[in-house]
This record gives sequence, C-alpha cells and structure tokens, in this order.
Amino acid sequence: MTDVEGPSPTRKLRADGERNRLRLIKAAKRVFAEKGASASLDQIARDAELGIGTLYRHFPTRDALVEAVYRQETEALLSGAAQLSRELEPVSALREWLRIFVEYLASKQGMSEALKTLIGGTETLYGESSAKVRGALDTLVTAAVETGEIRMHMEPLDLLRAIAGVANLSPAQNWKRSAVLMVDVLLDGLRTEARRADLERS
Amino acid sequence: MTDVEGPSPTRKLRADGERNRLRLIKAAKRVFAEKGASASLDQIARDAELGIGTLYRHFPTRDALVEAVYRQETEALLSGAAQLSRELEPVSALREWLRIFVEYLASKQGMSEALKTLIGGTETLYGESSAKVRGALDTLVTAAVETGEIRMHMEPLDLLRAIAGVANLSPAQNWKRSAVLMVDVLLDGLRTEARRADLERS
DNA sequence: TAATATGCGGAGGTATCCTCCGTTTTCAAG
DNA sequence: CTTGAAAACGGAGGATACCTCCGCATATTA
Repeated sequence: MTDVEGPSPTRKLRADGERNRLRLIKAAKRVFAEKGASASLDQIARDAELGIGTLYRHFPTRDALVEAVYRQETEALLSGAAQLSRELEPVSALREWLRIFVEYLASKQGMSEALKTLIGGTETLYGESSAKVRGALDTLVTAAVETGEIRMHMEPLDLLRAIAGVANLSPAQNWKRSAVLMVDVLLDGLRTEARRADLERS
Repeated sequence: MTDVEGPSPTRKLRADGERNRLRLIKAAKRVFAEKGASASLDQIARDAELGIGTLYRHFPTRDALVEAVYRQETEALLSGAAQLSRELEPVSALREWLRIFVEYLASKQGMSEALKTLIGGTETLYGESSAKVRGALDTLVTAAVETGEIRMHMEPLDLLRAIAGVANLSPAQNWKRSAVLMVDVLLDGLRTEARRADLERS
C-alpha cells in the first residue's frame, strides 16, 4: 500500500542497455536495407555483435524492431503534417502530405509486413507510431472536409492503404510516379463525390 | 539429333500423378484458408497425406502452388469480364468488374504475397493467370476510355493495386465496403480528370 | 509378363524462430 | 571503495520450416 513510487512506466534504461538498443537498431537498419524485410533476426544480432537473446529482450517481435528502425522517419512524416496545415489551405495540405507519404513509403520498400502493422490497425497495436500517423491524417482530412471541397465517406486510412497498395505491389521503377498520380485521382474522386452530393441535395 | 518427338510440352500425366496433384491443391486450399498465407508446405503435404517430395515435384515453389489453388477463381474473374463488356456500357462494365475483383480478393484474405505475384509483375512471371487478368482489365479499360468518359493516365493495374491495398491492409471486417467505395472514388477521380482535360483544351 | 518411365516418400542438411537460464555488468547505497 | 542485487548479456537448444536427393514403388506399354 505504501507503494512509494512504483517504477515509472518508462524507467531509465541502464547505460549498457540503451547502448545496445541503439546498436541493434543500427544493425537492423543496415541489414534490412541490404537483405529486405525478411532478413533473419539472428543475422541482425550477429551484425550488431550481440547475442540473440539481447535482441529478443529489447524487441520481443519482429515488428517491434522494425517500428523502432523507422520511428525517426515517421517523426518526419508527422512534423510535416503540422507544418503543411499551417502553410497551405486544407486540401492542398492534405495533397502535399500524401505526397510526402509516398516518399516515406520509398524508405520502406518491400517491407509490406511492417507497413501492415503501421497502417493496418484500428487494433490495439503496440505501436504508438501508428496512432500518431492516424492522428495526423485525421487532422488534415477533417480540415479539408470542413472546407466543403472534399468529402470523406470512408476511413481516412483507406487513402493510405490505396497508396501503399500502388507502392508496394508495383515492381516497376516508376512506382513513385504511379503513387503520386494516385494521390491526385483519389482527391479528385473525393471532390467529385462532394460536388455530386451538392447537386443531389438541391 | 534424331530427336524423334521431344516430349510434348504438356504430356499426359500419369493417373496417380494427376490424382495427387489434385489432392495437394485441395489440401492447400484448406490449409491456406485456415492458417493464412504462411502456412507451411510440410503441413500441406501432411494434410494431403503425401510426401513432401511429392509436393515439391508438382509445385517447385510456393507461388506455383498458390497459383494453382486460385486459378479456378481467376477463371471466374475472367469470364466475368467478357460477360460484363457484352451487357453493360463500358464504364459500368469496368465498375462492375472492379467490384467482382473485390469479391475475388475476399477469397485471398491475407495472401498478400500471392497477390503480389498476380498483380505485381510486368515481369516474366511464370504465371499465365497474371497476364490474363491484365488482359481482361486492359480490354475493359480501353473500351471505357474510348467513350471519353474516363481517362487512364496511369497503368491500369494500379487500379487493382489500390483496391488490393485497401483490401489487404485493412484489418476491419468491413474492408469489403471500403474497397467498393474505393472503386467508385477511383472511377470518379478518373472521370474528373477527363473533364478537366476537356475544359483545359477548350 | 517384363521393362522402363514416371511418380512417391521422407530422411536429413541448413536455416530460422524463440525460450530459458546461468553468467556478467552496472550502479548506487553505505 | 566495497558490495550486492537488479538489470542485462549471451548463446545453447528445441521446435519448426525449407528444399534436395535418391532408393523404392507403381503405372503404362509392348
């Protein structure tokens, strides 16, 4: 009952722990880039010159590791959202952000499983990145909808899913072009819906 | 050099061979449905009560097996295309076919890798199904474009990719609804582009 | 029925995943 | 500085998967 403090939810990591955590992320980044998303965790541990047990303690699942690897880039994605909504009118901000999202996808080539984790869940997924991305997207979408220029009768994440589909399933080199075109088609499609709704209402 | 005949490209399979081939496909269908795309091939062989060697002889790669499993449904998809383009005007035919495609995806839940194989390649992929699907899509798209109602400034397969993205990356139960909405958004997006092009030209 | 082409089966080598637990290191209280 | 417990390390090892290889069994044909 005295429960003096209760170890803080994120207690300070021991120095060596933190060091090795970083080593692992760095190694993972290297190895994933080199061998693709299915690189073996054993390999990563070896590359980091750490035991496999250490890897598993820090990152209980493959996805946990992957998320850590890309958290930094995700932050960029998020800060981009804030800035755009300050500088552009809502629909343009959304459009630009989706383009940034395409760039973001570029750094995840072939890691479709990881993406699934990020984009996939309404679920109780462990990753906070997922929630943040969803939050940023929702903000942009809401603002854009409020202008009356577009309508969003689907889950906003579906936009990302469609774009990711184009990016991921495409073997071609110019998938990025395709994905950007897709951004415009999606926004035009949503705009048309809105106009039609207006017409029907009158 | 006498080269009397050269075994015909598809020589008649021995009776037991054909029988076991079917057993394997059936087992694979079962197991994939139950365990998802990453079900083990050992497991499938066990389920079919056949040796693993037999499985590998008939299907040298995982994808070969998967393709065999779904070839039947793919045929349905293809015949659907023919019928629709006979019965509906082009844009509607395309729309309906994309909706059928959504249904088709339902039978592939979680098999994103298999899908990648099917939808992915401009490449020299072994599968003929891939080429046929692309062919059907191209036909529908071309007809629709010729009406002037829509424009297709992207690779037609990108439509399927976007839809598959929504279907695959969505964990929710109502992904099918999302995917169907996406069909309409895409077509409206393409229609809008065409109108805009018309306006700009005048 | 005999010969042979075809198909079958599964042992086994390699690789990955993940757990478990004895050993080592850190860190701060005394 | 000493010391001891909490924290972290490391990697052996069991389970499972992939895929190959080749001796054995069976279907087919003459």
